[in-house]
Amino acid sequence: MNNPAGNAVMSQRTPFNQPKTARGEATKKAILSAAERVIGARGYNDASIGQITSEAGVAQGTFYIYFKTKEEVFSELVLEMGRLVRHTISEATQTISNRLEAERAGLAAFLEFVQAHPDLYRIVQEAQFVDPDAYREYYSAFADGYRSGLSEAVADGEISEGDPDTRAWALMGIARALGEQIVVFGNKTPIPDLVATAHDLIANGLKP
Amino acid sequence: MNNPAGNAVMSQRTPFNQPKTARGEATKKAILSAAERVIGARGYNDASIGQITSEAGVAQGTFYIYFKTKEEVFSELVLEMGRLVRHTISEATQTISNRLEAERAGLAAFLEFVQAHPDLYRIVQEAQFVDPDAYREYYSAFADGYRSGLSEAVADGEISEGDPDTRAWALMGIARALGEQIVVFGNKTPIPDLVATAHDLIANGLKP
DNA sequence: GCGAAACATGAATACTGATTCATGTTTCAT
DNA sequence: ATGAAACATGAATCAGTATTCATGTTTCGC
Repeated sequence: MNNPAGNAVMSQRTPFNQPKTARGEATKKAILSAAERVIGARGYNDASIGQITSEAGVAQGTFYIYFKTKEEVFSELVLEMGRLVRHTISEATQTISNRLEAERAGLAAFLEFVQAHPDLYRIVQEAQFVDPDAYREYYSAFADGYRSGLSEAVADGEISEGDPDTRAWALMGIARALGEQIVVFGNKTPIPDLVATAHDLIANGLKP
Repeated sequence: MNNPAGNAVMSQRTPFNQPKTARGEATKKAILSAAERVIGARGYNDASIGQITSEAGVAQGTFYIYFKTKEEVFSELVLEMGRLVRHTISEATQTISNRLEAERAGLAAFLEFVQAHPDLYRIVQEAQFVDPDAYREYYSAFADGYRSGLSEAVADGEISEGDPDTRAWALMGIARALGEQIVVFGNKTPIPDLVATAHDLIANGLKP
């Protein structure tokens, strides 16, 4: 009943070959990081294992010491993005008690994160097609947090009534669309401006 | 200086082999429709030409009479989706003068369309990775219409001030997120409920 | 410092699936 | 009615690339 590898027990997808030495650890990190860049730049299908390993500075066979398949490295990147984004947002949000202010801060933190990690952003979007389960997990974890926050805020009378699920999806949709502007369309509007306009819409709607 | 094939001159992507007989027309339609189903269901990469032609009831080689490459059929499907969606929304919106009401009607029409055409919806999303140019075109055409509508409404004092570009992206993000709930996550919330909640958020924001 | 486990190599394998092509069949303007 | 263009066929080609494997090299607990 123990847990030798020290993995999170909740994770279904246990990496099949955790490195056991410092060297292995470093190599796996190098491959993951190379995969992030190569897949982020060329997309999953056009990214080859050869490109990834060459970018990582290791031989092609080395890849399969750490990942069972090409899809597995992708899936790990999606998980990583999930962890990082949730951490970033909860960090940026923690000290703020006002819900609408927290909403604004979370949006700003999210957009800054995706601007700093465009490759990860693209990978999560592509997960929809490459690894739907990973995508669902990423998206659900996110939505759950959002929804419960909104529910509390409604209970506290901080915001108006409204189905928290639908609202959570809508707010995530706004964040995603603005992230796409930055990462995919190369939009240069400063993040604070995007946040200001979007947050005004979120807080007050379009009514004159 | 004439335009023999009668194509729209503005279209960059002229189909290289327009069918010239009724039979050809029917065959091309069959292949397009089969491609929509097969690619929509399995994704671009897992969909093979063989599956598409077999679903269409024609031989494999026939595919290449009408499409130069696998990517070309995909690209045509994205264009088709763009035409259909814009038509559907403008149809649903035309008679409504009140901007916020038009917004609601457009959202409802969009969601009903994607519910009726889940394969096309998925294909447009995947275009982001398979054919970025087609995706950009789809998205831009959409955003342009949105933006100019919002600008007018601001000028008429129908809605509050706010950057029309950012607002257009945000509103499109909401629509996309709700469409994803329906098509990708199989969410059963009735469309009118989704529309009601989302439209209330759009019109009034979250403020209590 | 030893040796077993871990790690690394890169050439060989194995397979998939897009595209081509040589050969028929059908359509339709004349 | 006819023949040239259009359409259809499906087996063969051909390239790319994920994965395996037999063979070294390095690490690290003892």
